Amino acid sequence: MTVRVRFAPSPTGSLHIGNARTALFNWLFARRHDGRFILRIEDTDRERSKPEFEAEILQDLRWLGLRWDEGPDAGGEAGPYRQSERLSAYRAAVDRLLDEGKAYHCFCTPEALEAQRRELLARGFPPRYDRRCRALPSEEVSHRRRAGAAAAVRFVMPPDRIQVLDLVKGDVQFLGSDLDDFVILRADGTPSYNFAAAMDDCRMGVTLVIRGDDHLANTPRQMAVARALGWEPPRFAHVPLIHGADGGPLSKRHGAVTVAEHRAAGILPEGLANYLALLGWSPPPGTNEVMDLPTLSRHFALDRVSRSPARFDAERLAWFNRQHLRRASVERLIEQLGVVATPLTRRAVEVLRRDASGLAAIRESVSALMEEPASPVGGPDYAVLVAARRALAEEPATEAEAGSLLDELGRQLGLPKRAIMHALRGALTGREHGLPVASILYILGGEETRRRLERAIGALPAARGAS
RNA sequence: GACCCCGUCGUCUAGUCUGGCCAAGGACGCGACCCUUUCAAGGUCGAGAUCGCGGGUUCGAAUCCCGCCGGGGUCACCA
Repeated sequence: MTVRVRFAPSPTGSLHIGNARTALFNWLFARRHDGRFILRIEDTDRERSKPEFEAEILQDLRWLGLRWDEGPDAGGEAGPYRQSERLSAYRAAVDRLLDEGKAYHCFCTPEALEAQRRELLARGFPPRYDRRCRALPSEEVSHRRRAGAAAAVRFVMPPDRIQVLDLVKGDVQFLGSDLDDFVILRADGTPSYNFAAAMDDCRMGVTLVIRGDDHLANTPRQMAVARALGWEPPRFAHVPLIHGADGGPLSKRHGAVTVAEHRAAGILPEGLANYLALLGWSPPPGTNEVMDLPTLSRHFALDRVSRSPARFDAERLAWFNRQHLRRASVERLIEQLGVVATPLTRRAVEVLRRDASGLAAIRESVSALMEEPASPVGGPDYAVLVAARRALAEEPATEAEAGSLLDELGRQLGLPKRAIMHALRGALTGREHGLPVASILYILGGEETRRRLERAIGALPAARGAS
């Protein structure tokens, strides 16, 4: 049987880092087993679901490098892949359960339910639905329905033991009698999550559900629904959640929590993916931790997924990002940076990518290099600049060559290297710190270097009298 | 409150099933030194974990058993 896994986001916001990792694990698993990666949009919440969020999520997944084999835009045998387009199927299934006595209409109002819930909780009881509508005579039910009374449909939860053989958590047991008769079809005719997800996983032929830990307690409900419908539920693998630095659930106050924010902060997709993959999963012993997506998918296995939650560590992410920055080609970085490819920017990226902390830092340095220094900084030395203008007449083809030119200049002037470098950096970039001067010469090129030296010399107060 | 999950260096983790190879290994971060033309990067070395706590089993426990504590999740006509 071919492996079929799915990622099922609800379009109620942009792609969160935790969901991104869930998507990644699913994708890695699918690639590893030559299976299919399915994207399903869970948009049954009419209030909160927005098409623009769906578009955003799709874009973020693509940016991360995760492509799906079946999905709302890609099509596939098991479509449609948007739950809002599968409503008739859910209703038909609910009708079947109703006919078979495995579900019943509930006329309780949300307000009454809420009051009931609060009271039970206050008295220290589990807040479970008391099943009062289950006992309603069928004549009364049809009468009230004909009269147009709003009714949700509840699932008759069998009291039996339900065993989840989880690929990460192991054998987890639940008692149906601890669970209540949850709503499967809302009064507005839309299905609830536990019903729609359970049904779609079966109907779409999903063989394994890899998702966040927070769904473990929902699993017995979904398995019961699947079985009531006459299907064998898929297998499950619940991966632990990602927490913030303080150990609590990840939220906005922890900083960047969405994929879009990290992209904006200059994180490379392969850097994020690599870091996220290692949050909760550990590669086989002896494997280099720095890996691209194909390598990751070659090694990925659920038996090496951790059972405990992991804290998000921005420093570690930054390190992985740097590793990938060094490995990336100049072309790719130029593209990711969105800068114009000129000989100067290409040389700048080539040099900068070696030790920049991230794309944002590269972008900043590139634009700083491209801009003409307003005025020289750090006590420019007239003699040094004039000598430099002469000595640097040649076009350095490499950084090493630029270095030799500088050494030569140093010998001619008989000045300490430090002083020469400082003067040149100040004159050429208008800054006191930054790249090695040899690198600056290489990046700027002979012509631009001379131009800037001219300007610096011209701006020197001493220039008039001395020249 | 009920049910369920989790607990190894500051952080991510290996090791737990199949007790001894673990006086606990790797990575990030941190410290020192080296390199050096500034800031970094890089290299080398180093500090850092009584394996949540308490019992028990055993010649021997991070690993098995019991109890406790702490953190988290679910219990919505959200997903």
